[in-house]
Amino acid sequence: MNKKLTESLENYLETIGMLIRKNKIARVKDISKELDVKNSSVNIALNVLADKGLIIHEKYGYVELTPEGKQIADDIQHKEDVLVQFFTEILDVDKDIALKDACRMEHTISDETLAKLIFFIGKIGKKNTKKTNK
Amino acid sequence: MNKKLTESLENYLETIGMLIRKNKIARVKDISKELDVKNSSVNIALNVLADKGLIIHEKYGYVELTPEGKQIADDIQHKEDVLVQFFTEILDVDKDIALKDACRMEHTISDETLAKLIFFIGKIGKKNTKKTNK
DNA sequence: TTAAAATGTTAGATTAATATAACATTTTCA
DNA sequence: TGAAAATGTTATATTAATCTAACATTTTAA
Repeated sequence: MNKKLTESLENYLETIGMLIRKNKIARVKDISKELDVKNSSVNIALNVLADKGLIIHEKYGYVELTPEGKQIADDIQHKEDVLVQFFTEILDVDKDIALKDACRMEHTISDETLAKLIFFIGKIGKKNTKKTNK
Repeated sequence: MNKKLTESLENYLETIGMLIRKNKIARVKDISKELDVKNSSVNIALNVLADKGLIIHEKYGYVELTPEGKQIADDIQHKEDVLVQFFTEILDVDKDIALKDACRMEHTISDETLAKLIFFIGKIGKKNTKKTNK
């Protein structure tokens, strides 16, 4: 159905994916802790995501990703990873600042720019490893 | 007073700055056209910006930037310019996509990362001009 | 095994950003 | 110069994202 997600909903999906990867399960409490919002806010977001067919959430149960939801979560996580790598390894930005920036920019970078950035990291990366910087 | 602006308010400020640079004046109509919103939305935003002391707007008159407002507008414009330059000159992203991406990311990139990016462009830029690519 | 603690849900309020529609002012030009 | 067009403003509504507070369910442990 409706494809375009808000930044907030993308963050919920990404967080659910991360929690499942880390803990095998995702609970409302874990999500609210991770995103620093209240359980009630999480519930509302989960209802929207469930309506869109991106998660499955039975009352008082764990939260699961549908295949489509997992696809989106993985996609956003990938963008974040690429951005963090660029910021830390190539620009030499501090890890925590890099992560903070990436967590916001991951929602706005286009697929085209991401692809070019990945290509660029590949090119530059080789040079850097040769130099054995550090 | 209150310093942190929303992305929307930053866009209004930046647009006002751009219009003044281009046309000497900024009118409600120009702002709404540029941002693709209605005049009524612009008016509401202008009231908020005026409350924060970032613009001056007399009824039915032109919109002006206070020194503080101009400072912020210039700062955001600078971030956009740096991002566009990086995307187009170094990543080789199409101009219109670069601009679209930069217009969103300019609100989230930190000062630290921006500084490192500017430094990196300076380093890389020299190499690229030597190579006379194209 | 049940009472307390932890967790989850729902109802109602708030804030920000937008829109439409009605109305006000200013500008243009016949 | 005054009527029409353009532009600006205000009132009211909607949507998204959050909150607090009250209530419901599940889990834990004495």
